Amino acid sequence: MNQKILIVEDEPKLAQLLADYLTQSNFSPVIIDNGLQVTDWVKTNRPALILLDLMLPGKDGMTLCKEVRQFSQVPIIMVTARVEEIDRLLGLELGADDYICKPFSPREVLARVKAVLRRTQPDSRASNDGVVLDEDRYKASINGKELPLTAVEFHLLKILHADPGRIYSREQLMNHIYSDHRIVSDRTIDSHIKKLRKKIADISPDAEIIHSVYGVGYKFELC
Amino acid sequence: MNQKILIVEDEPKLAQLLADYLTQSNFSPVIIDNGLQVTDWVKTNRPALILLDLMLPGKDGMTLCKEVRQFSQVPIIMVTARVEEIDRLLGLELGADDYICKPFSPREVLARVKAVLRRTQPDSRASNDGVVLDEDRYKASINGKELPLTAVEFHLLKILHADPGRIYSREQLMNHIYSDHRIVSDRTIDSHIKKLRKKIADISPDAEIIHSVYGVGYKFELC
DNA sequence: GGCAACTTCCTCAAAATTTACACAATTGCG
DNA sequence: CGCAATTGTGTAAATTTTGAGGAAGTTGCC
Repeated sequence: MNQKILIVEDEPKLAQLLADYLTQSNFSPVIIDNGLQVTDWVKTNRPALILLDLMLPGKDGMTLCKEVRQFSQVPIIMVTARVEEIDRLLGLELGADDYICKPFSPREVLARVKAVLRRTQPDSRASNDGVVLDEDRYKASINGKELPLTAVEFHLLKILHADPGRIYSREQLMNHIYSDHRIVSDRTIDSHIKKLRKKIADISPDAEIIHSVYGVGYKFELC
Repeated sequence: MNQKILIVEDEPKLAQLLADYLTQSNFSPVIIDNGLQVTDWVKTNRPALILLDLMLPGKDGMTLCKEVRQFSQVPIIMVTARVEEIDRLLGLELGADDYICKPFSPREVLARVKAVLRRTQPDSRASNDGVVLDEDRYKASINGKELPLTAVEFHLLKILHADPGRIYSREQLMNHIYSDHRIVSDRTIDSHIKKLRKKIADISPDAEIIHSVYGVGYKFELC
């Protein structure tokens, strides 16, 4: 195993207890004790799961959950002090994957962590990147938010998204988009990429999904 | 009635029992016994409601629920064997409209299905778009007002209306209209669309029902 | 045959999108 | 750091696509 688990918890003893339990089960826990560093850390470190306390100094768990969901589908388990809280959270549709009430036994937490990972990992990245493309409707969405695209933009995103991480040269992209082997300038692709990025940024500012690779081309990738 | 209900359930006897009960109440149930085909099927067949088992081969119900919610608001009832509260909460959080615990009486299921449909249909425009097509008589109407159409126009409207939101290319429309693979100019389709729009505007000036999608084709959609 | 309704096509203008271009910003590398 | 290559961006031109008004061709019917 040895998957990274981020524990966001300001009570040091509790955090350490959780971390110890997770370590015993061959996870690699990391503790952050305030809300401010979370999103940045998640972006660079891509944990397999986040245990997120609701009450935090800096930024509260709800805000964080929403923020993280802007750019990532990483499983999140929310930790709350009171049972009543859960109903309220459910209503808000924050996108958390599970909820745990304090006081909890570390054993229980471990069970939940494993359950959530089991649930989310089998088919994770492939279709769980938050990007949905409906070819019949030419409708695209990111994390449920609608992304209005023109035909070329839709095709571009479709190609890149079909194989995340794979880098396509501008020429390859053009060949995929135009069945006739029309030749257009490389800047043209850049231009479409620009518009695509702009539209994505408009609805989901933190989702950096389309990356350029110097001297090679473009790729789709979370983070 | 005769609305399509999708049953996603891997236990054949149980699935058949549900299907029988639904049929008796004039629904049209369809059974899928594994998670992998679900999203595709839903996209093409647009059922009125989904009964979704939590435990499935292929993909589990929760993942499916999330996936379907990415592109559709179709009512979903989650069926679970585990009574524990947490599963219910999870199911609800994912955007399910109701949940049922096994073992259940088919009568109970039927009641839930009807209740959910009652709740969700008033504002589901699938059947509430005011468009009525009588194929036997080639008679069409919008909001009760008669719409006199020629054969080609009627076919066009029928195709587009059958799957609101889906975009059809001119070629697809031609192929649907002409069983012989006659080739007519793209402008021909435009011409029929123009006339269809005019006739619709004549009886219902505010109904912008047929939309063109630049570079792709035409679609039917309210608003 | 002649009429009326329908279908198909044509042309031109308007609308939307795509492409190009020039220049700015960034990156890789010594 | 500084240079060369590559990528990003604002803007405007070029192209493609669509809409509207017929005209011409078909079909069915009296």
